[in-house]
Amino acid sequence: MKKSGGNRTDFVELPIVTADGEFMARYSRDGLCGLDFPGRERATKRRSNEDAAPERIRRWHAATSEALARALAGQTAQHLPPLDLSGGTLFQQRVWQALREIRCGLTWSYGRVADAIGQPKAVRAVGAACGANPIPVFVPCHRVVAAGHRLGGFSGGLNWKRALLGREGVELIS
DNA sequence: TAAGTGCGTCGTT
DNA sequence: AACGACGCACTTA
Repeated sequence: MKKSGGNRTDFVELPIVTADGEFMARYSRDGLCGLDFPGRERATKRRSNEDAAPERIRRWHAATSEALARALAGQTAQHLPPLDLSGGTLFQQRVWQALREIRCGLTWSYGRVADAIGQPKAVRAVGAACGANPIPVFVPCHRVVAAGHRLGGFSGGLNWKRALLGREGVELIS
């Protein structure tokens, strides 16, 4: 069996039950590397038993579960596990890092994110990078809206974007 | 105001 | 070479 490093096949999936349904958290060797909304689990599942998971991952998962509960209540998530965003391209990682600067209750436009990473013309590419965000909610791509405070898109479904922003107290344009 | 068209722009596939 | 979770200018109704 091949065990060479580098490829991304070494991870564990653990569910998180919330009032909004069952999320799926994915952990690599380095931390939380993915989060799926309820009913949007990946095709290739590697769902695991939490009891069988390594101690370190159980600790991370406890932190993730707690943080998710807070985030879904519209509060700032604290004590996050390490986030493993190494699966993205350099550009995507720059975008995702910028998203983490957006405070709860605020929104940035795609254009502002483009400015933040020093590529003001790459607005549309920023949108694509947001859509590729593997850890929604914690990497708050839902706080990125279109110009003029219009909603924009959301890969997890616009209902989720509306709900998350609403719980954070953001006024939405009808 | 609201809705539709066209084009610039750029990372990703 | 084609496609977008965009932005902006501009045209219609």
